[in-house]
Amino acid sequence: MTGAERPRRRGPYAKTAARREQIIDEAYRLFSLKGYHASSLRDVATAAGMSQSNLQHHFAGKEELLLAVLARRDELRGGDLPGDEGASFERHIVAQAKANESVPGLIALYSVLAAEATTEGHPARDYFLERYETLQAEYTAEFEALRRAGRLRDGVDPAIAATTVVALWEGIQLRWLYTPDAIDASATLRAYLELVLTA
Amino acid sequence: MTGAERPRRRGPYAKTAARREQIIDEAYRLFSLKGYHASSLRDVATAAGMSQSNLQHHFAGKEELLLAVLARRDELRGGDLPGDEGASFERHIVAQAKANESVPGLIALYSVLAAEATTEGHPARDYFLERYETLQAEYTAEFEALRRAGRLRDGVDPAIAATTVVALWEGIQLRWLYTPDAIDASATLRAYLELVLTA
DNA sequence: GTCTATACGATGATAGAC
DNA sequence: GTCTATCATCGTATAGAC
Repeated sequence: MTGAERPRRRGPYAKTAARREQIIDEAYRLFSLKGYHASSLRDVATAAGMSQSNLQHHFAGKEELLLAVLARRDELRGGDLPGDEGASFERHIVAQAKANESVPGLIALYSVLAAEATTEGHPARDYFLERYETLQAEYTAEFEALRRAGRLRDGVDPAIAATTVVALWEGIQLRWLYTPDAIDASATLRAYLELVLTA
Repeated sequence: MTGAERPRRRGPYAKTAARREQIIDEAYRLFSLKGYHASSLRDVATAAGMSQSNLQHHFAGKEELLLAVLARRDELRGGDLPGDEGASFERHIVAQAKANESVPGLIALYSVLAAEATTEGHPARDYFLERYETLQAEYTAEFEALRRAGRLRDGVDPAIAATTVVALWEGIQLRWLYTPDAIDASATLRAYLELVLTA
């Protein structure tokens, strides 16, 4: 019970954390490549160089692994657009949509999960509920700021515009997954923003 | 080989057809309620009052059953809006979106499948590819007609408007599945149409 | 043609030894 | 922390009764 007997916190914990990161890396890669349902825990475990049971020692179930992958996705997404702090709202959105085209597997994963998770009791349901709430609040604030700047077209409701941008974005990405050559996601988003904003 | 020896076509075939309809009914109900992946063939078979093996005598695999359910969906959808032949394009879309709110399970099924089917080799992929192509052509033609009538706002591309309506529609339905009380799907669609159309 | 019974490989999950 | 062993359930396939 003395302090000397207590293991150093950076020891085993660091290894466990590293092991978790390693698993998430492989799960992220496989989920993005083949999809969530098509990837088995044994596949992920083998890719990470361990047994399936050992993987489940770090992640209680496939659901928990899925949530970890989604969290990883958000981290990576934040780094997609370095140095656009001063960029305008519409430029930010269009640029982000453009950047998404470089990770189709990730978009596919996100789209499928967003639809799957509508089911009551789905492990990722809370994730998407929170995400939509955050996006709705952020975008509504942006459109309200634009209205104060006199750049929002008369008669346009900021909240409805925010809902429209989010819904249109997800819908257009789905279309893009089917026919990437026939759909220009960022251009379609830009067209809506140009319709709703002035000068 | 004579005509007299040939069995009456309405006999066994009629029973088979009825059996198929019965299976589709239950599959439709379960898929809408719990989703495609979460519903097993054994569940569907039990609900239809038969063994799983017998179900597979009528439908070679789960994929074939899925396509039959999708076809059933289109039949039901056609009857959702009786007598709107003379309705305008925007009224038709808004009314259809409104009608969809009465069948949430159906919307959930459609949304999940639309995302799932982006995967290469998914049984429903061709269904959605065809559907999107048809909708894109129909809506583009509608917007072009509106432009000829002088009702399309200057600078709006009919094809992009068509893509936007389809994408926005699917995206807004997804949002509606999460928070039905917070999202007014038909009002959001109407807002876009009012933005892009005049008088 | 219609149906039941049975078995196969793969999956997500769990228990317990070391 | 890592493993082997085991389990119920999944989609699928086949054999055979009526």
